[in-house]
Amino acid sequence: MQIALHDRVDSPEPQFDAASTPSRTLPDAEVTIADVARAAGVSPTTVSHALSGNRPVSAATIARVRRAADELGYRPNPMARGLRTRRTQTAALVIPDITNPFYPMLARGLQDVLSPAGYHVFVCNTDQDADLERDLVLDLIQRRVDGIVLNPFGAIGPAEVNAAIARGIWMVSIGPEIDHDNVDLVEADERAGARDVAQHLASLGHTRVAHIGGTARAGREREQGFRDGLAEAGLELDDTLVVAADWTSDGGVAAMERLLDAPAGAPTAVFAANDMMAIGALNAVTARGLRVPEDLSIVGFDDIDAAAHLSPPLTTVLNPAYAKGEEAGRLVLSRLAGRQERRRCITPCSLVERQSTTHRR
Amino acid sequence: MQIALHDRVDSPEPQFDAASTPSRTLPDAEVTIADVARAAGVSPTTVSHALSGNRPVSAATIARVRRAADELGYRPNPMARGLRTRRTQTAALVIPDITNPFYPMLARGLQDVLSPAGYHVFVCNTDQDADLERDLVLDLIQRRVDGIVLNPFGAIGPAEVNAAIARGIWMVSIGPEIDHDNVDLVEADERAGARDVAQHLASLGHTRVAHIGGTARAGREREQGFRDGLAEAGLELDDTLVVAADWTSDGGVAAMERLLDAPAGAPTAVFAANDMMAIGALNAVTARGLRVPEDLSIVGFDDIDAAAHLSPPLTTVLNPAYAKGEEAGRLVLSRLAGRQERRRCITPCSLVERQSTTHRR
DNA sequence: TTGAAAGCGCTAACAA
DNA sequence: TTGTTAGCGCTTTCAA
Repeated sequence: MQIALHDRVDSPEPQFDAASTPSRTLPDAEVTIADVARAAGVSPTTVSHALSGNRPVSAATIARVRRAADELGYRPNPMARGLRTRRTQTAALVIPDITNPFYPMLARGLQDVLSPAGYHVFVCNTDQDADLERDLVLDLIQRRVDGIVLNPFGAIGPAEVNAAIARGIWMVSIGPEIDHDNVDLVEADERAGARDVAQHLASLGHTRVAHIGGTARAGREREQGFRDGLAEAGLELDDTLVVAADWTSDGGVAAMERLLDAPAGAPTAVFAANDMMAIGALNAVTARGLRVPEDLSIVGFDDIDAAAHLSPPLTTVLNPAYAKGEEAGRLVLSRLAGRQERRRCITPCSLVERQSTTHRR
Repeated sequence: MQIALHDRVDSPEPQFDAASTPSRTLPDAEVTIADVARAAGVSPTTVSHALSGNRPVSAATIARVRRAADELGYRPNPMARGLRTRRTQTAALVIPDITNPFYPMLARGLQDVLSPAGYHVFVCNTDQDADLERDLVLDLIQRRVDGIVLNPFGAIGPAEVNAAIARGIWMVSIGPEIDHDNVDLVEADERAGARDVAQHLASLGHTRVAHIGGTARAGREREQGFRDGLAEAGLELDDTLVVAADWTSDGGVAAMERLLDAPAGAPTAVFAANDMMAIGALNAVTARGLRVPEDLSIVGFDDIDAAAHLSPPLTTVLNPAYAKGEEAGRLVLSRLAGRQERRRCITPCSLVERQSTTHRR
């Protein structure tokens, strides 16, 4: 392979030698379907069909076309093709922030499904900014990506979805935030996971518990599940101990500091709506010279890789990012393959007990 | 404590067209430049120029065109435009694996520079597979992305670069692996960082030190710097204590296990070529009931966010991922703006001492 | 089984 | 200052 790589001379005006170029290289000059047609002695139409299989072509012609295309190093220009077919063989992943480790895992699952199918994926960050999210989605629609997988923060409504659908662009929502006949859903049973957290904390004897919640709709399930679980244990969530943060560790720090300074006294256990905020909370607590879990128990949500390696290892809820990404990819592909009916896929969430929680002292 | 807390470029508002403000909604039906021309009572050419500013248009006409475009919700079709202009307003980031936290940070830096300039970015994983890397790059060239930022693992040579350059596609290499007049470089002074590691370990009294190295060319600088530093301290790296791994935590586990079983006895300190492998090494060591740093000191490289939160917090070398991504983005943009001369940007690396290293017992 | 011709929506060369 | 015309490279009628 190295040989194939370096056997060409760099020249200012690179000359392309058809016969010596394997199909896996790219010629330095442009090769169009017309060039292939000429070389194979057929029309461009036939080249197109011979290569795509879109209509019957004689075996002999196919062979000739294939050889010519191979020798010339022909690759169809995706822009020209896209202009005709209105498909780009691309998809987009729209998420709050790729530096939150939950999302790279999800991205990887998505890519591992879409990549073999010939789709490249744009990754776009919204930073939970609804305006940005909306602009992004509109831009992606305009760019005619074939699918949009998004973790919505409330900016996408029927208007945006319809604009997408009208152009044959399929959307998958990570989470239940978008309710639309044409939008598939990939969810985790977050409510159940959060309920487990509540029961776990209750079973450890905690009664004064707090919640660091997400902003907007996105954290509703987790908060509701937490409330449900507490209720089942005969506890109630004190509203003064519910503080919103922005899903980042900085947000977690700020929220935790408010909780530590709560007029009625600090809680003995805190459930953060994601691991990043839990990490922030952890830092805020230790920065005050308090210990986790001895002085305060902390629970996160997501089970990012780092959670197991924190000090102390974080009790959290497993939210299967990779599997969700894969599932989202499959949903996009099956829509593109013609599926009509909406699909909703729910993955389970399970509590992962580690050392950041303990009995109330 | 900061996690994912880095300065971000402000206003990631995507720009669609330099001179026009697109309406914030998207009509359900297709709107073309001809529709706008009709509505404004001018030719499509004039619409194009009124919106792009590519040639003088009277103020009155511009106003009329803008209004018509706004009212109709016109947005240029990027495929049609790209077919003519041979530009796609896209870039690609080709990396080993987005789930290694070093890369999301780099991706974010890149996106925060490219996004405001109107570029979307594809993220592609190679898993250090040279064939895949090459296929990916060729595909991206064929897709006519405007720029490719890659963390090369040896598959890209002059042939690929020339194919890109011939199409006006600019490449930036993260690391020194590609040496080509038209490829800009973003590097860290890894050799210096690794030298500091060696000196740090030597100063702690370690003499029997090991190295978990990367495969292929990518880890050479780190290994060489480590050797240099040891030499300066009058030490030598025992080749039986140098083991290659694949840059993942699993790779680190496997490598560490081999080192613990070394015939001549386990080392007292290990330098892993990245933090992921260091985390694996940490796990392998503790799984054997040994303690870090009491029984064995471990050093990583990169300083991913999690490094500070490990137990024990990891001594490592700061490798400024976000800044590198930003710089790569700037290099792409300035090339697209016409820069001719090659640029090479070297960021410093500095040792971050934490608790995973201590005096030899 | 194949080809000619039209056209996707845009921009750029050439005219006026 | 503006318009006409000609493609960019492909796929898809329509016709043979």
